[in-house]
Amino acid sequence: MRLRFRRSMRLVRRRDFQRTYAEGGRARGRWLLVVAAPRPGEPTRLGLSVGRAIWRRAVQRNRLRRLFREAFRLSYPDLPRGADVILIPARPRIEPPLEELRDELVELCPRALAKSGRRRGSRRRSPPPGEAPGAPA
RNA sequence: UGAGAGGCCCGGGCGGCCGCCGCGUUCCCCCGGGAGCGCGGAGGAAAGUCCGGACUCCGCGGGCCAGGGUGGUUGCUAACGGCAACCGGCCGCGAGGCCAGGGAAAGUGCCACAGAGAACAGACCGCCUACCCCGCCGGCUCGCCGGUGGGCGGCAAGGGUGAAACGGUGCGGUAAGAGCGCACCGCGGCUCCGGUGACGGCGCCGGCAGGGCAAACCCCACCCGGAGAAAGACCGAAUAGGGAGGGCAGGCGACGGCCCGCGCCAUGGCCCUCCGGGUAGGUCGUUGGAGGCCGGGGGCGACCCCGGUCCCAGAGAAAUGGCCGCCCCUCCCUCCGGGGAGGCCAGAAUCCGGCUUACAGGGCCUCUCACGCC
RNA sequence: GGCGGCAUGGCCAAGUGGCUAAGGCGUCGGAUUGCAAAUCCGAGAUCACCGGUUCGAGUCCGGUUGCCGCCU
Repeated sequence: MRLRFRRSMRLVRRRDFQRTYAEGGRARGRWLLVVAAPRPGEPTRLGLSVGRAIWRRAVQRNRLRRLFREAFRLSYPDLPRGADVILIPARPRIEPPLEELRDELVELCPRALAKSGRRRGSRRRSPPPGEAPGAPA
Protein backbone atom coordinates (compact mmCIF):
# COMPACT_ATOMS: atom_id res chain seq x y z
CA MET A 1 0.00 0.00 0.00
CA ARG A 2 1.04 3.63 -0.40
CA LEU A 3 2.37 5.45 2.55
CA ARG A 4 1.30 9.04 2.36
CA PHE A 5 1.87 11.69 4.94
CA ARG A 6 0.28 15.06 4.48
CA ARG A 7 0.13 18.25 6.38
CA SER A 8 -3.35 17.42 7.65
CA MET A 9 -1.74 14.64 9.67
CA ARG A 10 0.48 17.06 11.50
CA LEU A 11 -0.06 18.67 14.87
CA VAL A 12 0.17 22.36 14.14
CA ARG A 13 -1.87 24.30 16.69
CA ARG A 14 -0.59 25.28 20.08
CA ARG A 15 -3.91 24.03 21.51
CA ASP A 16 -3.33 20.55 20.10
CA PHE A 17 0.11 20.38 21.65
CA GLN A 18 -1.19 21.57 25.01
CA ARG A 19 -4.08 19.09 24.98
CA THR A 20 -1.75 16.23 24.18
CA TYR A 21 0.74 17.21 26.87
CA ALA A 22 -2.09 17.59 29.43
CA GLU A 23 -3.99 14.36 28.67
CA GLY A 24 -1.33 12.15 27.13
CA GLY A 25 0.89 9.45 28.58
CA ARG A 26 4.65 9.26 28.10
CA ALA A 27 7.13 6.55 27.26
CA ARG A 28 10.88 7.01 26.93
CA GLY A 29 13.19 4.80 24.93
CA ARG A 30 16.79 4.88 23.71
CA TRP A 31 16.10 7.58 21.08
CA LEU A 32 12.55 8.81 21.61
CA LEU A 33 10.32 10.36 24.20
CA VAL A 34 6.75 9.67 23.02
CA VAL A 35 3.76 11.63 24.30
CA ALA A 36 0.45 10.19 23.10
CA ALA A 37 -3.21 11.01 23.76
CA PRO A 38 -6.25 9.23 22.26
CA ARG A 39 -8.47 10.93 19.72
CA PRO A 40 -11.12 8.29 18.94
CA GLY A 41 -12.40 8.24 15.41
CA GLU A 42 -9.84 10.67 14.04
CA PRO A 43 -6.72 9.76 12.05
CA THR A 44 -3.50 9.52 14.01
CA ARG A 45 -1.49 12.73 13.89
CA LEU A 46 2.15 13.61 14.50
CA GLY A 47 3.73 16.47 16.39
CA LEU A 48 7.44 17.23 16.59
CA SER A 49 9.41 19.08 19.25
CA VAL A 50 13.14 19.35 18.71
CA GLY A 51 14.63 22.21 20.71
CA ARG A 52 17.92 24.01 20.57
CA ALA A 53 19.24 22.02 23.51
CA ILE A 54 19.30 18.86 21.38
CA TRP A 55 21.54 20.24 18.64
CA ARG A 56 22.85 23.74 18.51
CA ARG A 57 22.93 23.93 14.71
CA ALA A 58 19.77 23.98 12.63
CA VAL A 59 21.10 21.43 10.15
CA GLN A 60 21.23 18.64 12.72
CA ARG A 61 17.85 19.63 14.19
CA ASN A 62 16.24 19.47 10.75
CA ARG A 63 17.93 16.11 10.19
CA LEU A 64 16.33 14.74 13.37
CA ARG A 65 12.91 16.12 12.48
CA ARG A 66 13.07 14.54 9.00
CA LEU A 67 14.13 11.20 10.42
CA PHE A 68 11.27 11.30 12.93
CA ARG A 69 8.82 12.14 10.19
CA GLU A 70 10.11 9.41 7.91
CA ALA A 71 9.88 6.83 10.72
CA PHE A 72 6.30 7.94 11.41
CA ARG A 73 5.41 7.71 7.72
CA LEU A 74 6.90 4.26 7.15
CA SER A 75 5.58 2.74 10.38
CA TYR A 76 2.16 4.36 10.18
CA PRO A 77 0.23 1.08 9.62
CA ASP A 78 1.77 -0.43 12.75
CA LEU A 79 0.75 2.49 14.97
CA PRO A 80 -2.44 2.72 17.05
CA ARG A 81 -5.40 4.37 15.34
CA GLY A 82 -6.95 7.57 16.58
CA ALA A 83 -4.24 9.31 18.58
CA ASP A 84 -2.10 12.41 18.72
CA VAL A 85 1.58 11.57 19.07
CA ILE A 86 4.36 14.00 19.92
CA LEU A 87 7.94 12.88 19.33
CA ILE A 88 10.76 14.39 21.34
CA PRO A 89 14.45 13.34 21.24
CA ALA A 90 15.22 11.35 24.36
CA ARG A 91 18.72 12.80 24.81
CA PRO A 92 20.80 15.63 23.37
CA ARG A 93 23.10 15.09 20.39
CA ILE A 94 21.73 11.84 19.01
CA GLU A 95 22.03 10.48 15.46
CA PRO A 96 19.66 7.51 15.40
CA PRO A 97 19.41 5.06 12.48
CA LEU A 98 16.04 5.05 10.76
CA GLU A 99 15.27 1.33 11.34
CA GLU A 100 15.82 1.60 15.10
CA LEU A 101 13.60 4.67 15.18
CA ARG A 102 10.79 2.77 13.44
CA ASP A 103 11.04 -0.18 15.86
CA GLU A 104 11.13 2.07 18.89
CA LEU A 105 8.21 4.15 17.66
CA VAL A 106 6.04 1.06 17.17
CA GLU A 107 7.04 -0.21 20.61
CA LEU A 108 6.61 3.04 22.57
CA CYS A 109 3.37 4.37 21.10
CA PRO A 110 0.97 1.80 22.61
CA ARG A 111 2.78 2.08 25.96
CA ALA A 112 2.41 5.85 26.04
CA LEU A 113 -1.23 5.59 24.97
CA ALA A 114 -1.94 3.08 27.71
CA LYS A 115 -0.68 5.47 30.35
CA SER A 116 -2.75 8.39 29.07
CA GLY A 117 -5.76 9.79 30.86
CA ARG A 118 -4.24 9.60 34.33
CA ARG A 119 -4.33 12.91 36.13
CA ARG A 120 -0.81 14.14 36.61
CA GLY A 121 -0.43 16.12 39.80
CA SER A 122 2.09 18.49 38.35
CA ARG A 123 -0.18 19.41 35.45
CA ARG A 124 -2.80 21.24 37.59
CA ARG A 125 -4.38 24.36 36.18
CA SER A 126 -2.90 27.55 37.62
CA PRO A 127 -5.20 29.79 39.68
CA PRO A 128 -6.79 32.89 38.12
CA PRO A 129 -4.48 35.89 38.41
CA GLY A 130 -6.99 38.07 40.30
CA GLU A 131 -7.23 35.84 43.39
CA ALA A 132 -4.74 35.82 46.22
CA PRO A 133 -2.83 32.54 46.01
CA GLY A 134 -2.87 31.66 49.71
CA ALA A 135 -6.39 32.83 50.57
CA PRO A 136 -8.34 30.45 52.86
CA ALA A 137 -11.27 28.69 51.27
C1' U B 1 61.65 22.84 -11.82
C1' G B 2 61.10 24.99 -7.06
C1' A B 3 59.41 28.94 -3.86
C1' G B 4 55.86 32.71 -3.70
C1' A B 5 52.07 37.19 -4.88
C1' G B 6 47.17 38.83 -6.61
C1' G B 7 42.26 37.88 -8.58
C1' C B 8 38.00 34.87 -10.11
C1' C B 9 35.04 30.37 -9.84
C1' C B 10 33.09 25.45 -8.25
C1' G B 11 31.92 23.25 -3.75
C1' G B 12 30.06 16.11 -5.88
C1' G B 13 27.48 14.00 -10.95
C1' C B 14 23.70 10.57 -13.28
C1' G B 15 19.58 7.21 -12.69
C1' G B 16 15.48 4.24 -10.17
C1' C B 17 11.66 3.52 -6.24
C1' C B 18 8.83 5.63 -1.89
C1' G B 19 7.55 10.57 -0.02
C1' C B 20 7.05 16.36 1.23
C1' C B 21 5.83 22.02 0.19
C1' G B 22 3.96 26.00 -3.17
C1' C B 23 1.68 27.69 -7.75
C1' G B 24 -1.08 26.81 -12.34
C1' U B 25 -4.65 23.78 -14.87
C1' U B 26 -8.47 19.83 -15.80
C1' C B 27 -11.83 16.64 -13.40
C1' C B 28 -14.60 14.62 -9.07
C1' C B 29 -17.21 16.29 -4.82
C1' C B 30 -20.91 14.86 0.89
C1' C B 31 -18.22 22.10 -0.35
C1' G B 32 -14.31 20.18 4.47
C1' G B 33 -11.55 18.44 0.46
C1' G B 34 -9.63 14.86 -3.09
C1' A B 35 -7.37 12.82 -7.94
C1' G B 36 -4.42 13.52 -12.50
C1' C B 37 -0.97 16.53 -15.29
C1' G B 38 2.66 20.59 -15.69
C1' C B 39 6.24 24.08 -13.46
C1' G B 40 9.21 25.54 -9.32
C1' G B 41 11.51 24.24 -4.43
C1' A B 42 18.29 26.41 0.30
C1' G B 43 23.54 29.24 0.29
C1' G B 44 28.43 30.83 -0.78
C1' A B 45 28.15 32.13 3.31
C1' A B 46 20.97 31.38 3.77
C1' A B 47 25.16 32.50 9.65
C1' G B 48 26.72 36.78 13.06
C1' U B 49 23.20 41.10 13.08
C1' C B 50 28.35 44.86 12.47
C1' C B 51 27.01 49.00 8.84
C1' G B 52 23.84 51.04 4.83
C1' G B 53 19.12 51.41 2.20
C1' A B 54 13.96 50.07 0.46
C1' C B 55 9.20 49.39 2.95
C1' U B 56 5.59 50.31 7.16
C1' C B 57 3.83 52.76 11.58
C1' C B 58 4.81 56.72 15.15
C1' G B 59 6.79 61.77 15.77
C1' C B 60 7.78 66.37 13.21
C1' G B 61 7.25 74.81 11.86
C1' G B 62 12.50 76.14 11.64
C1' G B 63 17.23 76.64 13.96
C1' C B 64 20.73 75.63 17.87
C1' C B 65 22.52 72.41 21.69
C1' A B 66 23.12 67.49 23.68
C1' G B 67 24.20 62.38 21.99
C1' G B 68 26.17 58.83 18.37
C1' G B 69 29.13 57.77 14.04
C1' U B 70 32.90 58.55 10.20
C1' G B 71 38.14 60.51 9.41
C1' G B 72 44.34 61.08 3.30
C1' U B 73 42.27 62.69 -1.80
C1' U B 74 39.19 62.10 -6.01
C1' G B 75 35.48 59.09 -7.59
C1' C B 76 31.48 54.90 -7.69
C1' U B 77 26.67 54.14 -5.50
C1' A B 78 19.85 54.49 -3.65
C1' A B 79 23.12 54.70 0.57
C1' C B 80 27.24 53.05 3.47
C1' G B 81 31.77 52.35 8.37
C1' G B 82 31.58 49.29 1.41
C1' C B 83 34.33 49.40 -3.24
C1' A B 84 37.91 51.55 -7.06
C1' A B 85 42.00 54.51 -8.57
C1' C B 86 45.59 57.63 -6.73
C1' C B 87 48.68 60.03 -2.53
C1' G B 88 51.63 59.40 2.02
C1' G B 89 54.02 56.14 5.87
C1' C B 90 55.89 51.17 7.25
C1' C B 91 57.34 46.00 5.62
C1' G B 92 59.20 42.79 1.54
C1' C B 93 65.06 41.37 -3.24
C1' G B 94 60.39 41.39 -5.94
C1' A B 95 55.21 40.45 -7.61
C1' G B 96 52.92 42.80 -3.67
C1' G B 97 51.09 43.43 1.58
C1' C B 98 49.52 46.39 5.95
C1' C B 99 47.83 51.32 7.95
C1' A B 100 40.93 54.50 12.64
C1' G B 101 46.03 57.88 7.72
C1' G B 102 42.54 65.26 10.15
C1' G B 103 44.35 68.69 14.38
C1' A B 104 49.41 68.26 19.79
C1' A B 105 51.64 76.25 17.23
C1' A B 106 43.24 76.44 20.90
C1' G B 107 42.86 74.55 25.82
C1' U B 108 42.77 70.58 29.76
C1' G B 109 44.75 65.95 31.38
C1' C B 110 48.24 61.66 31.76
C1' C B 111 53.40 59.86 31.12
C1' A B 112 54.05 54.35 36.60
C1' C B 113 59.14 52.20 37.73
C1' A B 114 64.02 53.75 36.76
C1' G B 115 66.61 58.23 36.24
C1' A B 116 70.13 64.33 37.77
C1' G B 117 66.14 65.63 34.76
C1' A B 118 59.58 63.60 31.73
C1' A B 119 58.07 69.30 29.42
C1' C B 120 57.90 77.39 30.43
C1' A B 121 63.84 71.44 31.33
C1' G B 122 67.86 69.67 34.31
C1' A B 123 73.28 68.67 36.41
C1' C B 124 74.38 62.59 39.53
C1' C B 125 79.10 60.76 37.68
C1' G B 126 81.67 64.06 34.69
C1' C B 127 84.52 68.01 31.31
C1' C B 128 87.08 73.14 31.86
C1' U B 129 90.41 77.02 34.50
C1' A B 130 89.92 81.78 29.80
C1' C B 131 87.55 85.69 33.65
C1' C B 132 87.09 86.91 39.49
C1' C B 133 88.72 85.32 44.73
C1' C B 134 91.72 82.24 48.24
C1' G B 135 95.78 78.61 49.89
C1' C B 136 100.54 76.14 48.67
C1' C B 137 105.05 75.45 45.45
C1' G B 138 108.50 77.37 41.81
C1' G B 139 110.48 81.39 38.72
C1' C B 140 111.60 86.38 37.93
C1' U B 141 112.17 92.07 35.08
C1' C B 142 108.35 92.48 41.98
C1' G B 143 103.40 92.25 40.15
C1' C B 144 103.17 89.29 36.93
C1' C B 145 104.04 84.11 34.85
C1' G B 146 103.74 78.74 35.36
C1' G B 147 102.07 74.45 38.22
C1' U B 148 98.70 72.45 41.81
C1' G B 149 94.25 72.35 45.12
C1' G B 150 89.68 74.81 46.33
C1' G B 151 85.73 78.46 45.86
C1' C B 152 82.74 81.45 42.58
C1' G B 153 81.65 80.11 37.87
C1' G B 154 81.35 78.08 32.56
C1' C B 155 79.61 73.52 29.71
C1' A B 156 76.33 69.63 28.22
C1' A B 157 80.54 66.35 24.50
C1' G B 158 80.83 61.38 27.13
C1' G B 159 78.82 57.70 31.00
C1' G B 160 74.41 56.01 33.09
C1' U B 161 68.27 55.52 33.31
C1' G B 162 64.17 54.90 30.37
C1' A B 163 59.27 53.32 25.68
C1' A B 164 60.74 58.33 25.07
C1' A B 165 66.03 62.99 27.19
C1' C B 166 64.88 70.05 23.60
C1' G B 167 67.74 67.41 15.79
C1' G B 168 71.68 63.34 13.30
C1' U B 169 76.76 62.60 11.04
C1' G B 170 81.37 64.92 9.88
C1' C B 171 84.70 69.08 9.83
C1' G B 172 85.98 73.67 11.91
C1' G B 173 85.95 76.18 16.44
C1' U B 174 86.82 76.56 21.94
C1' A B 175 89.59 76.78 28.36
C1' A B 176 86.05 72.95 27.79
C1' G B 177 81.97 73.06 24.96
C1' A B 178 77.58 74.35 22.33
C1' G B 179 73.86 75.27 15.18
C1' C B 180 78.70 78.93 17.74
C1' G B 181 80.11 78.47 12.16
C1' C B 182 80.04 75.25 7.64
C1' A B 183 78.53 70.74 4.41
C1' C B 184 74.94 66.85 3.83
C1' C B 185 70.43 64.77 5.92
C1' G B 186 66.06 65.89 8.84
C1' C B 187 62.57 70.03 10.24
C1' G B 188 59.91 74.70 9.39
C1' G B 189 58.64 78.97 6.17
C1' C B 190 58.21 81.48 1.25
C1' U B 191 58.09 81.96 -4.21
C1' C B 192 57.44 79.34 -8.67
C1' C B 193 56.03 74.86 -11.46
C1' G B 194 52.92 70.18 -12.17
C1' G B 195 48.23 67.96 -10.46
C1' U B 196 40.62 68.64 -9.91
C1' G B 197 42.90 67.11 -5.25
C1' A B 198 45.64 64.42 -1.41
C1' C B 199 50.48 65.67 -2.71
C1' G B 200 55.05 66.02 -5.49
C1' G B 201 59.32 68.87 -7.62
C1' C B 202 63.11 73.06 -8.43
C1' G B 203 64.98 77.23 -5.88
C1' C B 204 65.61 80.50 -1.78
C1' C B 205 65.36 81.63 3.38
C1' G B 206 65.45 80.33 8.70
C1' G B 207 70.06 77.92 12.72
C1' C B 208 65.99 74.67 15.13
C1' A B 209 61.17 76.20 17.03
C1' G B 210 58.86 70.65 17.20
C1' G B 211 58.70 65.16 23.29
C1' G B 212 54.69 61.28 23.24
C1' C B 213 49.45 59.94 23.92
C1' A B 214 43.44 62.39 20.60
C1' A B 215 41.06 53.50 19.87
C1' A B 216 42.36 60.42 26.94
C1' C B 217 38.81 64.75 27.33
C1' C B 218 38.60 67.79 23.30
C1' C B 219 38.79 70.95 18.48
C1' C B 220 37.63 70.75 13.12
C1' A B 221 34.89 68.78 8.75
C1' C B 222 30.90 65.72 7.19
C1' C B 223 26.61 62.36 8.32
C1' C B 224 22.43 60.75 11.60
C1' G B 225 14.34 61.61 14.09
C1' G B 226 12.36 56.78 16.68
C1' A B 227 10.93 51.87 16.12
C1' G B 228 11.11 47.54 13.47
C1' A B 229 7.39 42.73 9.16
C1' A B 230 6.08 39.58 15.98
C1' A B 231 6.41 46.74 11.38
C1' G B 232 1.56 47.59 9.75
C1' A B 233 -3.56 47.26 7.19
C1' C B 234 -8.28 44.64 6.80
C1' C B 235 -12.21 40.83 8.05
C1' G B 236 -13.91 38.81 12.45
C1' A B 237 -16.92 34.33 15.50
C1' A B 238 -18.48 31.79 20.42
C1' U B 239 -18.83 33.78 25.53
C1' A B 240 -18.93 37.99 28.78
C1' G B 241 -19.57 43.11 28.97
C1' G B 242 -20.76 48.55 26.68
C1' G B 243 -24.14 52.04 23.83
C1' A B 244 -28.83 53.38 21.01
C1' G B 245 -33.94 52.36 19.64
C1' G B 246 -38.46 49.57 20.23
C1' G B 247 -41.91 46.12 22.70
C1' C B 248 -43.83 43.67 27.25
C1' A B 249 -44.24 43.73 32.37
C1' G B 250 -43.82 47.82 36.49
C1' G B 251 -44.83 52.75 39.12
C1' C B 252 -47.43 57.55 39.20
C1' G B 253 -51.49 60.99 37.39
C1' A B 254 -56.67 62.69 35.74
C1' C B 255 -62.28 60.60 35.78
C1' G B 256 -66.70 58.20 41.83
C1' G B 257 -64.87 52.81 41.26
C1' C B 258 -63.14 48.84 37.85
C1' C B 259 -61.47 47.50 32.85
C1' C B 260 -59.67 49.38 28.27
C1' G B 261 -57.42 53.57 26.44
C1' C B 262 -54.27 58.20 27.15
C1' G B 263 -50.12 61.02 29.29
C1' C B 264 -45.77 61.10 32.32
C1' C B 265 -41.64 58.58 34.98
C1' A B 266 -37.00 56.66 36.28
C1' U B 267 -33.88 52.88 37.02
C1' G B 268 -33.78 47.75 37.25
C1' G B 269 -35.92 42.99 34.77
C1' C B 270 -37.16 40.04 30.10
C1' C B 271 -37.25 39.98 24.68
C1' C B 272 -36.04 41.94 19.69
C1' U B 273 -33.17 45.02 16.26
C1' C B 274 -28.94 47.95 15.34
C1' C B 275 -23.96 50.11 16.54
C1' G B 276 -18.88 50.25 18.27
C1' G B 277 -14.39 48.13 20.78
C1' G B 278 -12.12 43.51 20.69
C1' U B 279 -10.17 37.74 21.78
C1' A B 280 -9.61 32.93 18.99
C1' G B 281 -9.04 32.52 13.99
C1' G B 282 -8.44 34.26 8.96
C1' U B 283 -6.85 37.64 4.67
C1' C B 284 -3.27 41.12 2.88
C1' G B 285 1.75 42.92 3.45
C1' U B 286 4.75 38.53 0.52
C1' U B 287 7.92 38.28 -3.24
C1' G B 288 8.86 41.35 -10.38
C1' G B 289 13.62 43.16 -7.83
C1' A B 290 18.82 49.22 -7.05
C1' G B 291 16.65 41.17 -10.31
C1' G B 292 19.34 36.97 -13.25
C1' C B 293 21.55 35.66 -18.08
C1' C B 294 23.40 36.97 -23.14
C1' G B 295 25.28 40.70 -26.53
C1' G B 296 27.10 45.75 -27.62
C1' G B 297 29.17 50.47 -25.95
C1' G B 298 31.78 54.17 -22.29
C1' G B 299 35.47 54.35 -18.21
C1' C B 300 42.58 52.64 -15.90
C1' G B 301 38.84 50.90 -12.40
C1' A B 302 34.72 50.59 -8.85
C1' C B 303 30.69 51.23 -12.06
C1' C B 304 27.32 53.14 -15.74
C1' C B 305 24.28 53.16 -20.45
C1' C B 306 21.61 50.52 -24.49
C1' G B 307 19.28 46.15 -26.71
C1' G B 308 17.46 41.16 -26.24
C1' U B 309 15.72 37.32 -23.12
C1' C B 310 13.87 34.75 -18.49
C1' C B 311 10.22 34.60 -14.12
C1' C B 312 13.66 31.90 -10.56
C1' A B 313 11.35 28.91 -3.03
C1' G B 314 8.11 31.29 -0.28
C1' A B 315 4.51 29.29 4.87
C1' G B 316 2.37 27.46 8.31
C1' A B 317 5.55 25.06 14.89
C1' A B 318 7.78 26.13 9.56
C1' A B 319 8.51 21.75 2.59
C1' U B 320 13.51 20.86 0.00
C1' G B 321 13.58 14.03 2.81
C1' G B 322 14.41 8.25 2.94
C1' C B 323 16.44 3.83 0.51
C1' C B 324 19.33 1.75 -3.54
C1' G B 325 22.72 1.37 -7.96
C1' C B 326 26.74 3.36 -11.13
C1' C B 327 30.61 7.06 -11.69
C1' C B 328 34.27 10.81 -9.55
C1' C B 329 37.73 12.23 -5.36
C1' U B 330 40.39 11.07 -0.53
C1' C B 331 42.15 7.54 3.17
C1' C B 332 42.98 2.43 5.13
C1' C B 333 43.60 -2.93 4.31
C1' U B 334 45.05 -6.23 0.37
C1' C B 335 46.10 -12.85 -1.34
C1' C B 336 46.41 -7.11 -6.56
C1' G B 337 40.86 -10.00 -8.10
C1' G B 338 39.07 -6.62 -4.71
C1' G B 339 37.10 -5.10 0.19
C1' G B 340 35.97 -1.22 3.83
C1' A B 341 35.38 3.86 5.53
C1' G B 342 34.70 8.85 4.22
C1' G B 343 33.38 13.36 0.81
C1' C B 344 33.40 20.98 3.77
C1' C B 345 31.07 24.81 6.63
C1' A B 346 26.32 24.93 7.16
C1' G B 347 19.36 25.22 6.45
C1' A B 348 15.79 30.75 3.45
C1' A B 349 11.32 33.41 6.86
C1' U B 350 10.04 41.15 4.24
C1' C B 351 13.69 42.32 0.51
C1' C B 352 18.32 44.32 -1.30
C1' G B 353 23.92 46.43 -1.19
C1' G B 354 28.24 45.46 1.76
C1' C B 355 31.37 43.85 5.92
C1' U B 356 32.85 40.02 9.25
C1' U B 357 33.18 35.03 10.70
C1' A B 358 33.10 29.26 9.36
C1' C B 359 34.71 25.97 5.37
C1' A B 360 37.13 19.03 3.06
C1' G B 361 38.69 19.34 -1.62
C1' G B 362 39.32 21.25 -6.56
C1' G B 363 39.67 24.39 -11.12
C1' C B 364 41.09 28.87 -14.11
C1' C B 365 43.81 33.52 -15.20
C1' U B 366 47.75 37.12 -14.41
C1' C B 367 52.36 38.26 -12.11
C1' U B 368 57.32 37.88 -9.07
C1' C B 369 61.96 35.61 -7.45
C1' A B 370 65.78 31.65 -7.70
C1' C B 371 68.13 27.81 -10.50
C1' G B 372 68.76 25.06 -15.08
C1' C B 373 68.33 24.53 -20.53
C1' C B 374 67.54 26.53 -25.63
C1' G C 1 12.69 36.46 13.38
C1' G C 2 13.98 41.06 15.87
C1' C C 3 15.97 44.06 20.17
C1' G C 4 19.09 44.57 24.66
C1' G C 5 22.63 43.09 28.67
C1' C C 6 26.64 40.26 31.09
C1' A C 7 31.48 37.39 31.48
C1' U C 8 37.38 38.87 37.08
C1' G C 9 39.98 32.12 42.24
C1' G C 10 34.93 26.95 43.80
C1' C C 11 30.78 31.01 45.05
C1' C C 12 29.46 36.47 45.73
C1' A C 13 31.99 40.22 43.81
C1' A C 14 35.45 45.72 43.81
C1' G C 15 38.84 47.48 40.30
C1' U C 16 41.27 56.28 37.91
C1' G C 17 45.45 53.04 31.30
C1' G C 18 50.74 52.33 35.61
C1' C C 19 51.47 46.27 41.33
C1' U C 20 52.64 41.67 43.29
C1' A C 21 44.72 42.48 40.58
C1' A C 22 40.92 44.75 46.70
C1' G C 23 37.39 42.34 49.98
C1' G C 24 33.84 38.55 51.89
C1' C C 25 32.21 33.22 52.09
C1' G C 26 34.23 28.53 51.19
C1' U C 27 38.65 24.98 50.39
C1' C C 28 43.63 23.38 51.55
C1' G C 29 48.38 23.62 54.64
C1' G C 30 50.52 25.28 59.29
C1' A C 31 50.22 27.38 64.46
C1' U C 32 47.11 27.02 68.90
C1' U C 33 44.16 22.57 71.65
C1' G C 34 43.97 16.45 75.12
C1' C C 35 40.46 16.73 70.47
C1' A C 36 37.53 20.35 68.20
C1' A C 37 35.21 25.32 67.53
C1' A C 38 36.75 30.27 67.56
C1' U C 39 41.41 32.90 66.58
C1' C C 40 46.27 33.79 64.04
C1' C C 41 49.75 32.88 59.75
C1' G C 42 50.03 31.22 54.74
C1' A C 43 48.47 29.08 49.73
C1' G C 44 45.34 29.40 45.41
C1' A C 45 43.75 33.93 38.95
C1' U C 46 45.34 32.15 30.91
C1' C C 47 40.80 38.77 34.25
C1' A C 48 35.87 33.99 28.44
C1' C C 49 38.91 33.77 23.62
C1' C C 50 41.65 36.20 19.20
C1' G C 51 43.68 40.58 17.17
C1' G C 52 44.72 46.00 17.31
C1' U C 53 45.95 51.17 19.75
C1' U C 54 49.70 52.41 23.55
C1' C C 55 56.21 52.48 26.35
C1' G C 56 52.44 49.68 29.06
C1' A C 57 45.46 46.83 28.44
C1' G C 58 41.37 43.44 33.42
C1' U C 59 40.41 48.70 31.80
C1' C C 60 40.31 51.68 25.24
C1' C C 61 38.76 49.78 19.98
C1' G C 62 37.29 45.73 16.52
C1' G C 63 36.04 40.45 15.95
C1' U C 64 34.72 35.41 18.09
C1' U C 65 32.40 32.30 21.86
C1' G C 66 29.16 31.31 25.90
C1' C C 67 25.15 32.75 29.16
C1' C C 68 20.79 35.75 30.55
C1' G C 69 16.55 38.89 29.53
C1' C C 70 12.53 41.37 26.46
C1' C C 71 8.90 41.56 22.15
C1' U C 72 4.94 36.74 20.72
